[in-house]
Amino acid sequence: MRPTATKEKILDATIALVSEKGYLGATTREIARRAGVTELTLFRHFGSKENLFELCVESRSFLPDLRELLPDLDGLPYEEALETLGRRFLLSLKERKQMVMIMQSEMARYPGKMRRMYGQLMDEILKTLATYFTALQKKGALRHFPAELAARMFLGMLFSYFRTEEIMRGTDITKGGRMDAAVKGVVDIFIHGTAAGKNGALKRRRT
Amino acid sequence: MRPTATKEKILDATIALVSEKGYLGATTREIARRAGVTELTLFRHFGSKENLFELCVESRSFLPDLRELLPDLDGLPYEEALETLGRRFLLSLKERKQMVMIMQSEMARYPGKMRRMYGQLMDEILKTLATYFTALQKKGALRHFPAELAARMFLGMLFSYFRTEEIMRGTDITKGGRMDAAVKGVVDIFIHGTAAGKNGALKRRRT
DNA sequence: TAGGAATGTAAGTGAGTACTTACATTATAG
DNA sequence: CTATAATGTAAGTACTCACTTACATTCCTA
Repeated sequence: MRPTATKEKILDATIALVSEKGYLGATTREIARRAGVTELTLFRHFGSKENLFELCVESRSFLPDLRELLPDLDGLPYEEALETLGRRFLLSLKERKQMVMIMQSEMARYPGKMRRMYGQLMDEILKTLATYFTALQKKGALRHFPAELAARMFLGMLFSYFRTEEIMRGTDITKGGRMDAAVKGVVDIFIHGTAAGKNGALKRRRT
Repeated sequence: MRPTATKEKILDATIALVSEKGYLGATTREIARRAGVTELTLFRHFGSKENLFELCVESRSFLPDLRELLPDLDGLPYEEALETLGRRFLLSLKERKQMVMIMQSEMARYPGKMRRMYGQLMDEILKTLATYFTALQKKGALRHFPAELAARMFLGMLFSYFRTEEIMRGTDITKGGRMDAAVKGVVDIFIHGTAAGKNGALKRRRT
């Protein structure tokens, strides 16, 4: 009977149902039912469906720990750093899968809110990653490429992989080593490219 | 007063409105109004909203010319082929922007239909691209990497770029040479990777 | 010019929605 | 033990939506 616990249950039910059926498809009746609560209780706590959704988006937004994805990467070798980052990024997306789905499906209806969420999700980590690239470029460890575009490519590939597998196909990427294999493959191509080395043979082989 | 013309107008209005407001948000009243037609006419032609949406999805699906994206690439050098393919892919996405948006936002509500569309959009071109990679690998022109994953990476990066720019940020990628620059950058990294060459300096520079 | 098909006007039906009101019940804190 | 805050039950309001019915109008064709 603690109000905060009740609110939490309602917010959980909201994010789940909206990600399944969209904002208009998720009725207050069913949200309340799934939260194990009366519809009236929902309105007593949040006043309106619109307000409930706003609070839901804000309380479940992406800020918290995404900016902590890049901290201890400086010590690692390049390839290992990218693999670690890639895995963390995918796991972070998976944890917020419902919000990612809401973001995609409600983009048309709430452009402002969703753009803000997208910014929180991607922009900061993007800039940090670009800075990381630039630093390595200055050391001569990396070629000269547009760092920001490369960061977008790297995260974009992983995001696209996540979308295809988790959202479109409904497979669990954490099972059966799928994710690790995908991350390794992505990082390998991202680092070494696809063209055969100029000096004759292949630069590298995989099993 | 030709029925086919009326149907077309209604289908156009449907795809536009649904991509703006989602399936539930697009009312038959407004669809009819935007088509310059009475609501009754809409129902006389399509019977139900659900049926209208189905026909809309089917008539506007992706099949037509996407499989013709890969035809004349065999003669071109690798880099040029990828750039051409990338540009065509982005332009094709842009032509079908409304359907892409519908596909994303109605994924939760119509998984079957949207998965089918997604398959039509991506799978075939994906496999063809993977085959292209495999052929070049056999010739020794490319390294040994998982061809299918690489194809997904390449298209995924471009798709992600499209999503960010056209859908999230609302910018027109065809203006100001944005698209060409992005494709060149993507292709460059995809081909050559980001690591500096083992033999000392950079393998390649850009202006 | 007559006839039939496509469309329009107007009014309405039934179901579902967000949200409300009035009152009863429970649980916890002082 | 009592007062208060949180929740429940039940009924209902005002609205919108997909969809229908009955009848009038327009336009192309034969």
